[in-house]
Amino acid sequence: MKQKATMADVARLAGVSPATAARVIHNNGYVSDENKERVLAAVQETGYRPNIQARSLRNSRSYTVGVVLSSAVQNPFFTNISHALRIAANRSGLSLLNFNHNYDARMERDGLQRFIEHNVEAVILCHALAPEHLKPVHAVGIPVVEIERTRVSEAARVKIDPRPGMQAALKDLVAKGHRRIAFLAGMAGITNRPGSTPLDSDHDRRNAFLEVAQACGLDAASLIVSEGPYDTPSVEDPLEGLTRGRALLTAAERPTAVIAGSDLLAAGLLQAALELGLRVPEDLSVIGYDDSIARFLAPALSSIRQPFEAIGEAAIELALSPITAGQGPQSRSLATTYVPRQSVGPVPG
Amino acid sequence: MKQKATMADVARLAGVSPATAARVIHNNGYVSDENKERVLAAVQETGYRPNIQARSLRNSRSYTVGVVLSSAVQNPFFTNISHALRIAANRSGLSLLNFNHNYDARMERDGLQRFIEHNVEAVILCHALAPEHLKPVHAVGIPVVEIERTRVSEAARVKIDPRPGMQAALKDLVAKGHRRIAFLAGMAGITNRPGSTPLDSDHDRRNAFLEVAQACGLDAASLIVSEGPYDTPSVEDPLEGLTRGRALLTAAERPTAVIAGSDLLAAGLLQAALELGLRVPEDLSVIGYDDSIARFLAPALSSIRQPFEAIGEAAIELALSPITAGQGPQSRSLATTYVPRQSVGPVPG
DNA sequence: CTGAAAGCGCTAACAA
DNA sequence: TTGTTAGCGCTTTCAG
Repeated sequence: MKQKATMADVARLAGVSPATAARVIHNNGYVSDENKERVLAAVQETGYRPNIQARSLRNSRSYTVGVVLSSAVQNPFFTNISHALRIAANRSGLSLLNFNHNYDARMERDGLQRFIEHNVEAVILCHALAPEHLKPVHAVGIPVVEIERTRVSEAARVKIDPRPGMQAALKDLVAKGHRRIAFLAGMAGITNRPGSTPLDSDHDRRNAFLEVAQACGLDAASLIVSEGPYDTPSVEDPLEGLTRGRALLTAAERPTAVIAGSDLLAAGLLQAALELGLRVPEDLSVIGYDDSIARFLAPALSSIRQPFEAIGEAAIELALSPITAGQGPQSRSLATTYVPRQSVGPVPG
Repeated sequence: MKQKATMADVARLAGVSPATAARVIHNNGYVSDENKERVLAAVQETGYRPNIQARSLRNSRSYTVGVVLSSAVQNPFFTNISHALRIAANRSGLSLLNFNHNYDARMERDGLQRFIEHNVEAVILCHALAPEHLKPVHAVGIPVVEIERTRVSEAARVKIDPRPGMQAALKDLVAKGHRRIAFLAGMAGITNRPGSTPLDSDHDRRNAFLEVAQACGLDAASLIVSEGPYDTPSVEDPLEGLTRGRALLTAAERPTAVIAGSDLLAAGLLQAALELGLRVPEDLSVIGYDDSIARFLAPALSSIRQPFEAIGEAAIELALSPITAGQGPQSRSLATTYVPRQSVGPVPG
């Protein structure tokens, strides 16, 4: 168990003062070429790595951002968000601290406390369970970035516009002759738990569907909307999309195409279709939303894609951009796209 | 933007010395009831939260563990691992720093460097790309825990025994009359990149299949093994399970049941079956491995389940258990189980 | 029971 | 161009 070399070790070995070593290491200030050499050599020899804690303490920066998601196990969408954030953070030399509240208020509160203790430079979240939990975060001046949802008042926002993707998706369906189209809407949170009111973003998706559909010349009467949560309270439960899919597909006026509010809902819908002997896309066309597990499903699912990479970059950028006084929090808006795969076909019959 | 209160602030407000405040906050040492009250009140009033950086610097502990995975976007298995680790870590008051190397050697090297800088108390990893990248980690005495794979020599291990789950799965198939059974083996890494040699754990799964099958009285000649990677170099590529599934299912002697080396491979196989007009489970029985996305597929996939919760707990426990001198690294072994769902049926015909 | 003081490793202002 | 020094916030002897 060798000890980690400190800057003092490096300085000693190079026969210079710690200050000079620091200057070389940060490559600022004047240092003679000779000393520079010696310090660099000493760094090599000792395998010196800076101690971030010490640096943080001194600079009051932690080089760390906290990320709050609900649960990627319940909804694969969060896997993609998490991945995108990580890549963007890395690029800015930041490390990410994560936790999942998994719809448990205590988890959220405690996790945020932990973030404060770690002096994260910002908190990024996707779906604040209880916005009041962010009060201590605000109190110590940590900026908050909210992705997609709008629950926390004092937060920079990464907004996602469902319309471009929705438009392309509906255009595809209409071109293939579909007229009776359903939207399997989701809402964040779980019905029997707190925090399950439909959020702006969920309404947004639904409204986007209705508005774009009408703009495409579809009759409002031929549009069907099913509402409910995205995921289930327990991993033991049948998928929400299966339960609601059964209802949707056995109704008197069965839609010929369904757009789901998430790939997860679409996955359940595919199960319902299979159970009912409906072939996709021959008997029923299905389009997902998010483009998370779309490519893993059978058939590979056409989906309205979230711009994950751009979301990650925007979130990190907002996290680091100082709150310009009086300016109020910033906001970025990003567009969805449509990724056609194998789950959309011509209208049957 | 209020500033975070420090312990000195608390002490001043309570009219005591920082040392006394510390004693109250850590609830150790003798403090008069009166002073205790006053300090506690001051903590409340200021909303004091300890500064972990400062504490770390002083205690040389970081309360942080680093986790290296490949990519949960490519393989959903890692989502479950990541989730389990997070829960276990939380319980021990640890925070997790994550990164995904995504089969990029530079990412792995740089990420581990970052972990060293953060003074993580341990590094947990699932699939070391280049074991030599861990040398600096060893050099500074950070313990390493390896989950499932065995690539790093000096590491504590969480081993997973595929046999119990495999046994139950094969028993189910045999009871339903299956005799010609294939195993769609995976190997970590990607064929056209470094680090793609089949690993012990992958061999382990395949060998478990062969051994258990023969113990079940199956004729070796009726067993088929297909080998290849788990995932594809790019998210654009068709799933590996689809490509290999096509070959497997169009061969002269088509198996009546397939066990896949991962749910991801099984997902591709379901796509192949659909494409070829084979119904699951009527024409073909399919069993996955991991139990990651199994419940999202259509039909819901029977799967050999990894004991995720136990893996998370064991990994964190090993991460924190000091390396008993001379003892060599510890190891824990955990058993898989079998989760039957809807993708297994009686042998056709 | 309480306080003073040193120091973890690093940085930046200031002096030389 | 280089070194000295003080101090970030916390903990922990050691005196009192």
